[in-house]
Amino acid sequence: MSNQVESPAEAPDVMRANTVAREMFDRIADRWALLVINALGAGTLRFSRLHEVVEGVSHKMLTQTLRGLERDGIVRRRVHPTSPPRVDYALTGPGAELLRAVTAICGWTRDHITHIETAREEFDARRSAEVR
Amino acid sequence: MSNQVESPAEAPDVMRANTVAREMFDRIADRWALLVINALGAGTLRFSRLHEVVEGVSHKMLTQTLRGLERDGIVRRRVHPTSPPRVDYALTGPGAELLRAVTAICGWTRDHITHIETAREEFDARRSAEVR
DNA sequence: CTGAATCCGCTCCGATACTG
DNA sequence: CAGTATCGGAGCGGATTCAG
Repeated sequence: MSNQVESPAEAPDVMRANTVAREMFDRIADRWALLVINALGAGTLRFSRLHEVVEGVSHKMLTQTLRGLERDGIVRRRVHPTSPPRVDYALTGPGAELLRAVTAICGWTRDHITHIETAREEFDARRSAEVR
Repeated sequence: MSNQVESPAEAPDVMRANTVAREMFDRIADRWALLVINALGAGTLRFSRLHEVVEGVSHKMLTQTLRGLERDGIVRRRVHPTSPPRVDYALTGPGAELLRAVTAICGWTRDHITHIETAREEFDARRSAEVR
């Protein structure tokens, strides 16, 4: 039976603070991390290619994000012993599962651009009407 | 109608910087925004209840996040003319669609805690072994 | 080409106080 | 109870430089 324990360390839920689940969630729930995962959904990509595909990401943040994702086993890094160095990145098995959810978010965003723009206009209009 | 293009050089979506899609994505791809959406998946919640459910969020960030989500038509805010004030929040139709993707991410996180912890240990061990 | 480290501006975020 | 405003510190994140 599952006894109601008050120790929050035992609840593997993202809603609880100071848990491993939340810590992982914080890494994933990041714009650059999500965009990198989304980009790798198209297949293996080199560092320089990723830098192009994920527009707006700086050299530093891309490296940092990739390290984090690699450390958590979401992305696999492969170094080719050539000169100049050639490194490519790909999603791991679990990473590919996560990709589906990420793709869904990106798709939702694309499909609701109009809805959101409309909602914003209404919201802003209502605001300026109230403030007066 | 997902058109698999061979060269992702031209990505007319969230991958492009300075677009409406990216702007929206940046708001959604935020830990507090995602956690709030996830929390509202259980149904309508009052402000104070949200504050409890989404552990770790500050009063200010919760308000700020809710305003953003409301403005983008993801969350609906309802004020009850009582005393003391009573305000509750719920997902809109589009918000409920987005919820599915968010739930998927939260679920993935729960299901892969062990995998990630293992990956981290291996990564860290490999690191300290290389550095020597 | 890839990556690590440094500097530093700037934004985020928490704490606090005040309003309705 | 819910929301807004302000302030100050902490950390994000960009530009740059150097190494392999």
